[in-house]
Amino acid sequence: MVTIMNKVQANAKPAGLRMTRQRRLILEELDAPGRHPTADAVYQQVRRRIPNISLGTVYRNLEVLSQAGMIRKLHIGSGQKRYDRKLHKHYHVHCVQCGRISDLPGGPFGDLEEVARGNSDFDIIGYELEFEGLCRQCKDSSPRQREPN
Amino acid sequence: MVTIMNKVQANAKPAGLRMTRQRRLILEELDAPGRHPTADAVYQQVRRRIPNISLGTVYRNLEVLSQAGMIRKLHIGSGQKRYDRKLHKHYHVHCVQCGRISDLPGGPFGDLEEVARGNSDFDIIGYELEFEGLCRQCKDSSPRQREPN
DNA sequence: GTGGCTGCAAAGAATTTGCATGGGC
DNA sequence: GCCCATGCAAATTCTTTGCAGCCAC
Repeated sequence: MVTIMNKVQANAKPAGLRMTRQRRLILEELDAPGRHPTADAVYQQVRRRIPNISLGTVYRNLEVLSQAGMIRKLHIGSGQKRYDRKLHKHYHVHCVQCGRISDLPGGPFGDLEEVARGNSDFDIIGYELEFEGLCRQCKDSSPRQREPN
Repeated sequence: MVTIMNKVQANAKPAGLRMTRQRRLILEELDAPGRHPTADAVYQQVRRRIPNISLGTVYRNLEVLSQAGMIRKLHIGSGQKRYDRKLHKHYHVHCVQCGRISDLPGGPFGDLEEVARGNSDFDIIGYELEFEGLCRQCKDSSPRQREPN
């Protein structure tokens, strides 16, 4: 496993990362706004362009890119991990019924990290904030099909 | 004396749950403040008192109790799920180095849910807020061993 | 008594890893 | 050419589930 130190220091310049075709397409897949695909969803998509890409490669890249600070790994809900492009601060709403995940615009919450710093002796690096609830479709009527992405 | 256990049993009955020895000990395990054990950690502990309890039982109970709203299932960091007793609002700090999880006192953040309601058409039920950082030991010196609990 | 619970074991889902080969820089 | 990255497949890790007997209520 890559160490955390890498994650901490490597923020902007991905040192020593090669831009392979696989890696580029994986990144492209995460560029579409509002998407928070699972590793398998990324795999299925990229496979349409590189039919013999392996799931292991996808996992390895998602990990490496996440360590390099280029993407973010999300731990939302009980299922698989999800990934999104780390562009600007925003948070997520998660429908507990259908699993859909939506973005909420960047926080009107003041600086959460600052407050956390004042309350612990941890070196605060960041945070994950996820709301849970029912999306419009699920609360209005019959539950929607589970949304894979 | 009036123990937490009494409250536990009182709470369990309305939910239509039977208070088995296994379930009681699992709940006791989560009563210790500041703990956020994984399913396996709970299993290891309870096993000292019920040597032949099965891991499946632990998982089933954690799920049932979580559904009943008596405990909370956490999705922190990359590893296993963790569980804590749902007593009052508080947040967690997660050391990305050693994995330790600490509580932060209840929020000085205002009503996060209210703000989220104003920003989406979801029915907001709740939220999970976790900070990430380095704990004192990890930032001061050599990384600590990964903390299983 | 009965329906929920349990232990056991096997299955399942998600993710990681070893190894030989391939390709970016 | 060096060495990171890949494909493939097996291995791990974590969690769920089927089933027959058991026990709380």
